[in-house]
Amino acid sequence: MAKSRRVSSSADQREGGRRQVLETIRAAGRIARIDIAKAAGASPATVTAITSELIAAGLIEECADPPLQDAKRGRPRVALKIRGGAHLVAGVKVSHHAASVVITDFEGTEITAREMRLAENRMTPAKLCDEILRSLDEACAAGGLALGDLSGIGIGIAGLVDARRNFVYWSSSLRERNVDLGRMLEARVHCPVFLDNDANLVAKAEHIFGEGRNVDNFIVITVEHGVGMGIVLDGRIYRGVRGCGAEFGHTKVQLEGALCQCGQRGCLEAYVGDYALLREANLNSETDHKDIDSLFAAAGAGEEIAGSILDRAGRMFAMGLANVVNIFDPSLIILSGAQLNYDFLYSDKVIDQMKRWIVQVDAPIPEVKVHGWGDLMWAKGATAYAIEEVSNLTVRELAANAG
Amino acid sequence: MAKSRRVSSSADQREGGRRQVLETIRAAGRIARIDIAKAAGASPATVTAITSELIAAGLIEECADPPLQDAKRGRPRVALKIRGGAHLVAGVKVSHHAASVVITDFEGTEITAREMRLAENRMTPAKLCDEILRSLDEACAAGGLALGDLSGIGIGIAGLVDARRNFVYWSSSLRERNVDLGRMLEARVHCPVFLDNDANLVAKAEHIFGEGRNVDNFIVITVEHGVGMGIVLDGRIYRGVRGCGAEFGHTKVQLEGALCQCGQRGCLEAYVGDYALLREANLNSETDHKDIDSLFAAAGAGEEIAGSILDRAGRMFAMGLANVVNIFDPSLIILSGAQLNYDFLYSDKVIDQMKRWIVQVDAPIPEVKVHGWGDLMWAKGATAYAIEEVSNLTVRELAANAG
DNA sequence: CGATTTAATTTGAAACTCAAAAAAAATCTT
DNA sequence: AAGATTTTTTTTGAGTTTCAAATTAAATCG
Repeated sequence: MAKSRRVSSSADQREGGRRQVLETIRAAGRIARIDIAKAAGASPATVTAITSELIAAGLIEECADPPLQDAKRGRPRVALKIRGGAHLVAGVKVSHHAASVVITDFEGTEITAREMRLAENRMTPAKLCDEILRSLDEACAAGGLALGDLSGIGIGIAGLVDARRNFVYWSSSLRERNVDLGRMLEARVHCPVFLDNDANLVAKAEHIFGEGRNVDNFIVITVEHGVGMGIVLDGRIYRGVRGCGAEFGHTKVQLEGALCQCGQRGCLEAYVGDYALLREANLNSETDHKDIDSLFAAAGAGEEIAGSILDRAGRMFAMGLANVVNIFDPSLIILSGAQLNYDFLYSDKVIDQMKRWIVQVDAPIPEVKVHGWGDLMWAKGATAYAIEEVSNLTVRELAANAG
Repeated sequence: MAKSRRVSSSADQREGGRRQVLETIRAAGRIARIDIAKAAGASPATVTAITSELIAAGLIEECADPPLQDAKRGRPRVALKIRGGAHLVAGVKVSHHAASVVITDFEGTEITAREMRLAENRMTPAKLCDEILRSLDEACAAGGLALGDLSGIGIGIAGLVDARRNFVYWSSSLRERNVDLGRMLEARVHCPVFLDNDANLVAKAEHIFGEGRNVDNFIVITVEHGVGMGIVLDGRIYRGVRGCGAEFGHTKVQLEGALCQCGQRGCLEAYVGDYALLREANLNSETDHKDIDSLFAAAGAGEEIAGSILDRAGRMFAMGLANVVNIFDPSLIILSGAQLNYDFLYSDKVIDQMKRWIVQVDAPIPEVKVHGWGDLMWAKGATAYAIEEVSNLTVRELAANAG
């Protein structure tokens, strides 16, 4: 039988309303009650009731300070916003070389940030836990906080993650498969831990802080060492039934094509990821390229082999993008990640190819935005995830205690 | 600002509950009130209230006849089901050669079915309207009905359709682009018309009558003349923002590959659709294959060229399937369509290739089911769509009149 | 035939939402 | 500067809706 939401639950019929109001406020940043009512389609009376509850609970607050630019006359609107002090959360991004940590308040304002180099690329689960905790401790210390001050910790890790179970099927940072990393961490901290695939966290960050703010259907594509995708449908991250969907980097773009780090052939990542580009460049030219910078510069200087490699990467990427558009027909695609500091993946040529390869319809094609955030974006995404989940927990608690 | 659902609307706060109960009953076929309560997470009292409303409105009815196999003791459950007589709907599938019509009652029980050959493949919009109406008239006549007896008409057509607007961007059955076919038809009948891409309708049929019953996240892939996809997420068809997502057949599986009927190169369809297979076979062998039957037979007889063509089709299809799994991580994939009477698209070999090409995770891989329905399935899908939409309209009406 | 069991309905209370009225807080007008 | 006007927010009271608990209904068990 298909599982379905309750018509309403006994302890609370207002949980949905509370969540909706909170989400509206977060999306808007600062917003008056009357506008919440409009946005959420509720009556002003109901909004007054719900907001005064949320204020009493300390989740939101009035902020008169910069009065809402409204002019005209009548009673002025009073802006509401998330109360930053409501909770502190941490976001951690585990990458090959380092663990980045950001600690923010509940509004997403950064308190402190910290990057810690990792000794090894791949670790045992226990070692990775140690490293994560150490980086958290350091970040807290740097911000004059204790670990116990945190209300939630979001963690992003590359690989196959079932966020619903806080479970890692596989990660390039771990020596073992099938690690219950969430449980291991929660045993050692006193707040909930939220684990997810790193690309999903970027999508969350874009939705809450970035280009996807106020957009409810968009796709984020990240290009770094590997290629990832985050899918936002109806404002929520799409994860698939096993939690391992959105593996855009491992969709095949060539039958029996180039070898991927995953062991399979023809994955998009094997044509676009940085390791793949360097591998091919160093196989085919005398120059020894240490990094993408070098390869990109060579191509810019007219070196044929380098140019050809980046050109093919661009074409493969355009093909992958076109496939995403053909399947999802999103309103927006956000390209994100360090690789996107180089334009070979989003040059006009690539975008034109993409346009040529999508289904032709007399309606505007999806907007493509490039958002080349730095490394901390990933950790920021983890805080966004933590903020959202802690909000949900708090609202649910509020509901339970309301009776 | 992101649009969001109302907390509740003034005229009716029960619309959601009504719809949910109705959906639960339809999904179950026959179900007792107490089980509805469990499934929907509502109290028995609420279910009693809602069901008695629906019974009064004539949408559902008690059916004592085959008592629910329950045994034990206590007061026996009484089964509820959709009242077939509540409404009549028609479903039309427009294909290249023919228009198929099915008329069913509100339970989906077939009243009459009819297939009418079309004189031309591609028509002007006016001509297509004429043909659709003629086929509807004939089907009604065959069932002893009048067009006016219908409460809704679902229509499936190959091509790019925005179902939300009943609008056809492009269809291989139409000589013009951008046709407001829904409006044209509604001007000539006295009930609502619901237009959709044909693959979406197959998905709807699978969800309501077929293998997708009681599954809320699955993908349907249709292979016929072209290749289509229907995406069901959380029990609803996913359509994208412009209504032209899920164009699986036109995702690219080869850079600058085979020429597709859409004018682009490398589309999956250009390797798997029947026209593509025949085109290649007839270019490369002396035998003149008139249809897939002939090609399939030749391959079976060991003819090398035929075998090679089908083999490549199978590999390309496996790659496409693997990509779908990697992106959606669905619980179920249903392969549907006339092409699937031949096993070269779902032989063990193809499925094995697919398994090899999906991301490797220690969790069960999606189930793949083959459902080689006949031509009428498509029309049946159109009735399913009509039933669902008419249900929604009726529930909404009920809500409006309840005040 | 009463006891027991399970399903469905009724009842009464609590919660929720909303429209309308009232209050609050500003500007505009004279 | 006082009153009119405008707009936002809160309060009030009525109408729905949901649910737990009690009741009724309809079967089997012993």
